[in-house]
Amino acid sequence: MEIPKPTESELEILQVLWTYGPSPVRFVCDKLNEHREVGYTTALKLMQIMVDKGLAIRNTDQRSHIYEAAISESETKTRLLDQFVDSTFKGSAMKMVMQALGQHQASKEELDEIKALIERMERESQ
Amino acid sequence: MEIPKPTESELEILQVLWTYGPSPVRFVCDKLNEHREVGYTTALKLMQIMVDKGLAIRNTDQRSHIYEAAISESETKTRLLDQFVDSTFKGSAMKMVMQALGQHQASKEELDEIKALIERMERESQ
DNA sequence: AAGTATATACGAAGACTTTCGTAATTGCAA
DNA sequence: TTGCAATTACGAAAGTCTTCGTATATACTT
Repeated sequence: MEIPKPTESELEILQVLWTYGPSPVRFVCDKLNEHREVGYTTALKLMQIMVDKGLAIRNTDQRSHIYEAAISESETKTRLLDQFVDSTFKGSAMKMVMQALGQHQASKEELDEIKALIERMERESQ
Repeated sequence: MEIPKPTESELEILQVLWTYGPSPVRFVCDKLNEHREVGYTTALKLMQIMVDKGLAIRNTDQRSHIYEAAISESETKTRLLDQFVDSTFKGSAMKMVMQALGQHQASKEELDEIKALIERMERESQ
């Protein structure tokens, strides 16, 4: 069986693991609680399920088990982005980019960065 | 929250209603079946639930009820995009744009369009 | 009028997600 | 050692989403 798409809660946990590296439940739970209230056993259960699903791996050498993301950040975000573009923008990533650019504030630096990327793409497509 | 976020199935139905306008269940069901198998009563039930949730409205004058999207396409996509950016890219729309540009093929026309949009934004931000 | 096709109404099953209570286990400290 | 704090294990409840079977109602056809 393939590794399933992470749920909303699982994605929150993955973000913590991606950002801070392998961590015990207590740490992840504390990080989650910076944004919303999550009980300790709730976080524990979610992380145990993530191991079952293949979304995380854990080291049980210590009493406090250490959990680590089992799927890569960039590949996962690529996949989620693909699915989101398919379902919401009927597969047109450019339509989505246009909408994102239109509705979000961007700094001059960011805009320059995107322009540079576009120009690089144009050169490569020749 | 007033009107809830549409589910995956509900979004599929909304796409049909946005594209083709007010439609009976039979028509929507046929459109869904161009992409995946969906039973008639399944589509019916989903659309009835959408009316309950305020995602759609229906006209019951005729025997075949006519369903219509109750939420606007652009506002809904804006909202879904916001939530997706928050959950997957921690609120950085620009990071997502960069990733989308990097991973998807774009035609020269599309890239030009995006460049024009960026230049317009740069002018406006001065 | 009778029978057939099509539509709606409704309930419930099954899968999935999230949450939490409780028991069992382990480490530490008085 | 005894008791307390922290951890894991586990089951189950509650909510949601999707699917479908069946009953009922309505129109059409012959």
